[in-house]
Amino acid sequence: MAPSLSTNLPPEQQSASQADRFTRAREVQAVALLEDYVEMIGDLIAEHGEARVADIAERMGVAQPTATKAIARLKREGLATSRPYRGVFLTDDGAALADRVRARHRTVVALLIAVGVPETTAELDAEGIEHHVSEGTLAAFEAYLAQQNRNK
Amino acid sequence: MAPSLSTNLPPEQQSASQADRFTRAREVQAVALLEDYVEMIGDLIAEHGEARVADIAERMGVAQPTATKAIARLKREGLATSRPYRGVFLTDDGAALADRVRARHRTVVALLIAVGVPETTAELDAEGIEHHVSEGTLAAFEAYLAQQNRNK
DNA sequence: GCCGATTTATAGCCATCGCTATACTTATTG
DNA sequence: CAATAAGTATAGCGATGGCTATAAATCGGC
Repeated sequence: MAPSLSTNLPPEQQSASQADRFTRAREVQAVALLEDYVEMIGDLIAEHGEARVADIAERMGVAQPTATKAIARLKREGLATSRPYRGVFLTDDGAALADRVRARHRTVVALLIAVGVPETTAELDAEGIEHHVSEGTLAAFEAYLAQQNRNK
Repeated sequence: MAPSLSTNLPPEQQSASQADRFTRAREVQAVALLEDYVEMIGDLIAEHGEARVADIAERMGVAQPTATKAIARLKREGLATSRPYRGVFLTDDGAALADRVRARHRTVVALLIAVGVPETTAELDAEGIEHHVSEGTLAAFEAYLAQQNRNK
């Protein structure tokens, strides 16, 4: 079913809801970066006991000042703390977000694999997809995976 | 499997591939907007015989100058043509891209529904997800859907 | 054919997210 | 306990993608 060619809604209403979808996708994008950084900082702390700016930058594939700027934003949003020339740490909110993001990432990868996507591709695509997976879709994914586990 | 806690690769290589995933997600994001505009312009032309800036802006949920700026970028990229105060049209490249994007969108929505996502949610989430679905994942989705059709 | 309404373009602003270059701390080592 | 190395912060730039306000062009009705 094509998005806007085959409904019987009045045009204004069609457009409004389509615009809403784009608006939501834009909003999602704005938090995606925060989610990625928070998850990665959580990973680094779990692995090394601390998260250094240089490590964060390397893993994110950005230059170091770009990471520094992102960390400033995390601090502004109350997700992380840091003192100059010291490591970065997560607040309770940040750690909780990291956990949610990590779990969602795993679920998305598992679902992609479950429907036949090769593992490498699944990992690659999941990085972008996960941020757009709403609560409802995530719940459906989990239900699907649980069902499939039962059947095998 | 957590992304960076449970492999036996040397750390540098782990980081490199994780960085690559983020880099790719960033690149995808850069073309996502173009894809959305091109698909929408295609829809409008199919419906009304032409795509007006005002209609494009309304459907994208942005102000009219924002749409004008995006159209300028489409023209720069060789995807669309327009003359001042006239409608917007797609080049052959633009039309081909619109077709691919539309088909991918349908497939993503269908797959989400097939794994149990409610239709409304599927439409909403697909708008963001679709751009991150690679050729390989798309092929897997199509195979899965074909398989499921056979079994019912 | 002109005049008001509609549509489109332009100007100029803001925030975000990249980057390089450089300054400043901290750590290390002779 | 310097001097150098390494790590982090700051400054400043460019592109992108939003916005509002305003100018310019086109369209419709009289």
